[in-house]
Amino acid sequence: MVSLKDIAKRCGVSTATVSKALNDQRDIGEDTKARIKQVAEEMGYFPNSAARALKTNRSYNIGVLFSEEAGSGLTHEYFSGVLNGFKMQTESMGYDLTFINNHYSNKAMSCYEHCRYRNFEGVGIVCADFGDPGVLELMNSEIPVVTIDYAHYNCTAISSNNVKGIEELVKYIYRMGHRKIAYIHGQNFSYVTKERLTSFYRVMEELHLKVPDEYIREAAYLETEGAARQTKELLNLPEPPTCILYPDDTSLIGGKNVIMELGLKIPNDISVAGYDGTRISQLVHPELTTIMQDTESIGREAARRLIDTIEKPKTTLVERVVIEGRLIGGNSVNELTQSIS
Amino acid sequence: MVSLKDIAKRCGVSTATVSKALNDQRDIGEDTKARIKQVAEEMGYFPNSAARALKTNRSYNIGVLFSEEAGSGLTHEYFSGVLNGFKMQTESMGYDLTFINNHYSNKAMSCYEHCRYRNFEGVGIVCADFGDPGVLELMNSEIPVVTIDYAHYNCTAISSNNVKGIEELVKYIYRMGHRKIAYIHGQNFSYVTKERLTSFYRVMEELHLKVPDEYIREAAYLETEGAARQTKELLNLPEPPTCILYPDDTSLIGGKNVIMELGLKIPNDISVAGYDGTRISQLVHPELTTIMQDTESIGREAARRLIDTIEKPKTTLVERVVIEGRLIGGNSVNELTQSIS
DNA sequence: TGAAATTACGAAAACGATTAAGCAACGAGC
DNA sequence: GCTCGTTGCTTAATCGTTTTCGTAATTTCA
Repeated sequence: MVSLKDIAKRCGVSTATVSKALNDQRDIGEDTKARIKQVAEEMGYFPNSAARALKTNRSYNIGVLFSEEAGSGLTHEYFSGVLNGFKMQTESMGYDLTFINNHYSNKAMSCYEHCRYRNFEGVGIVCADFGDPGVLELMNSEIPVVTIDYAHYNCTAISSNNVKGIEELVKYIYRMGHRKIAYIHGQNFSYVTKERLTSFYRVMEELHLKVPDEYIREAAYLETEGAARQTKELLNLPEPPTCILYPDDTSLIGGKNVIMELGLKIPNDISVAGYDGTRISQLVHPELTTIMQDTESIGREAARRLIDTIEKPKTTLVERVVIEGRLIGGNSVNELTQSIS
Repeated sequence: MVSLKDIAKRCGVSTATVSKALNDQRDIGEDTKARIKQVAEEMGYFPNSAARALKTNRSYNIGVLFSEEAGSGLTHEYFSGVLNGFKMQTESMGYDLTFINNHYSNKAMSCYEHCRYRNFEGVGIVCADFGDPGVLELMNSEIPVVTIDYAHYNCTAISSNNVKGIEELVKYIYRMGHRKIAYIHGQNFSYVTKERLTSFYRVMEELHLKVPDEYIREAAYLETEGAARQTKELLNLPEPPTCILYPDDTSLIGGKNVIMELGLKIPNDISVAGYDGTRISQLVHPELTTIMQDTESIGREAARRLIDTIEKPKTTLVERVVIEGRLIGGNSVNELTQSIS
């Protein structure tokens, strides 16, 4: 591979001069600089990131944590959308993206160790088990970290506006005439679930609507079984809801299947709403009423903040950043003419 | 950061000795080795990949090309599934995975230049525009490359068994009594399309079935518009097909919507079959008849072959590897009692 | 016992870049 | 003419490893 030395030899100067010329430093004559650049171009020179990182202590490499143990995240549109935004932004800002892993030849290594090993300048945690001590160690470390959908005192956190999302969704359903609204929420341990559920209770109170305990149920995100079971139970209640909110668009499918098996029609007999605004949610019939999460912006903003923290550590705050979602009306919530208040 | 030097000082030996001890070389006493390892552990030592890469010329880093220009691939289940398998395999074999990009600070750089810059030992091309000269340059280079769903003389190629997939699908549909089978295939420029279409013609011939030209149509992969339009035209033919094959599960949705708008029922009035076996395809009603592609295995096998090429270049062949898919019966193809042969 | 072989370590160079410090040449200012 | 400040370049050290070679100490063997 062509190195500074080769260019230096060809130009009859020292490697220092070549380095300065290519990095546009001022300590160099205009004509020499031009000549060196020309030769470097001709010889197809590109710097060696390892050598540069070693000397400058800057790798221009960012680690991204994407654990599959947390349920095959990469193949789920929400997470892959965030990753995509994250990737595009880091790349456009001159950084590369490497997956964090904990295999080191045949031994195991912690996430933190891996980050040190690879000299990551920062880390984005897109999809991980936040109960994992290794993840905690990473968040507590001196390495700049941004988290997605999780808040830790030491890290900038990006999430979509779950509070407003639920609020808009519920108010939309209310305007459509619904008063008996059930909510199948995601797993309780999740940060996101807590936000959404709290927002749900709050807006229901604001609307002076009752929330019977049996209307609030739990089912796993991105999975159909639980949603199906809970849907069945909801429909068998003495006073079933007229509309059901699901943890996300995918789990909604579980409920939809049950509803169809029972011979009921969406939205005529029962209304449903999802969350996420996945591609497929707008392709099925009826189109889902849902909150479109701006995954790309979430990823982009995470990257932007992370790189700010890396490049301007003194002036960058650790914050909670919220990205707005957008209500998609769809056709899965029926307009009730006679509203029972 | 704790370096070899620190350990050497603490142990009263030279850095050379420490290096040898930690790398389990034989040129070292058992007791010294043990002591050094112990101290290294205590001090939380981990090697610096940049220094090591610089010296050994081995980065244990693999580049993965995942262009978004090729239609937001990362968020599509097929590609993200492949990436996931690729990631898991490379990681378990002690390599890291970095996305290839062509931004270098403010300038542009080719894929190949980026690979040299980062010292990638090999490259997996998961999702790219193979017409791009930069991609071609990379495939023609001395860097080991595996391609997914594309064959180039210089690279090992992994793809799913499209020939057999189509064969199984068509024969299944035939056994269900269908004789008028239309095929909306993906874009013509694609390698995959060519394989599938050829296989389609071949198996139809084998079954002594006619393939009217108007039964063969083109629509984009992973997109609903084209499939919808073609479906409409197919259904308006004087002699419409009884079953339609789609490029993939997602584009099938486009067709499905048209079918429903026309008041037809799947599979009673018209049968449909997809390709891919996406998660959603098994969650919708009716469950789709499709070919489940083993994306994880495709990714894993690609990684395995790539690392073979890296570690044993002399004995590893450039080959075309084919991963078997699996027919999913589903319920979107109706059993015809009276078959019109 | 003495020579040869083996063992266990250290010294030093090297990978490819960056950068502080030094220095020669030159023009300006007095 | 002497000093001083610039300009433009070189020298050399350095980042954290690995690896070759040298060598002292110890063991083996005749």
